[in-house]
Amino acid sequence: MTMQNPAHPGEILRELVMNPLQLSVTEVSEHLGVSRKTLSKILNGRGSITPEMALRLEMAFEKPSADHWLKLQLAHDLWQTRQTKSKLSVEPFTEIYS
Amino acid sequence: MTMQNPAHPGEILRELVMNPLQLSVTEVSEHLGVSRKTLSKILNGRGSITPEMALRLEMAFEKPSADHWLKLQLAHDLWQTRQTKSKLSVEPFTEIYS
DNA sequence: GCAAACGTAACCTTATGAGTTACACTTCAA
DNA sequence: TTGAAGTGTAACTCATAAGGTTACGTTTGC
Repeated sequence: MTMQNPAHPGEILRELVMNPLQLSVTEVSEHLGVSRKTLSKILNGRGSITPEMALRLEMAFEKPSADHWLKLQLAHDLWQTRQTKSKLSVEPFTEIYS
Repeated sequence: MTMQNPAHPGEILRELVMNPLQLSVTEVSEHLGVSRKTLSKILNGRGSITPEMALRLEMAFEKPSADHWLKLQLAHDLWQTRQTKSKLSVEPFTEIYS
């Protein structure tokens, strides 16, 4: 309803942050203080932006706030969950009172 | 900077949803299709609103969207992380280019 | 006093983030 | 053309945490 398949945060990180500054994965991972694998997973959509990682990104790049990084992750997670768990079968509570 | 100690989502769930409708923990947990423990933990601030739980709440109460529930959780988590991990020591990347 | 509701401890399963190490592939420069 | 650097990723380990079931003690209301 609200949106179609929001890009995962790693895509934004690569395209809007690392590419413009011409930063390598190795370079950034070392700077952030995380393993190369951790960054790589995020960049390729197989890792999540955790609160701590959001903080690290905020400290390193200032620009997108930690809050913003996490909202990007949230949008992606919620989208995935809506696709997967569409048959949760929870009845509206309000219906009982209407 | 942005806010002081955001209430955990369970507080909102209890005060703004369950109390007004006079719903019990048992009642709601059964309706949502989760265990009483899972709901109780969230209500008492020792459990998190996961994407799936956010969807269940949205389906049951309609009013606060899943997205909103998750943003409440996010604000709480980020706040906690800022308190705990304040000494992450990540240098600004931009500084290098300024 | 009794029954219902509640918080929670104990225990188990599953999932995931993060790290290290290692390997294969690609690109680029000496 | 050979070698170094960067990259993606598999394998393994550790820690955390969500969710479930069961059970127990406490609180509350009829």
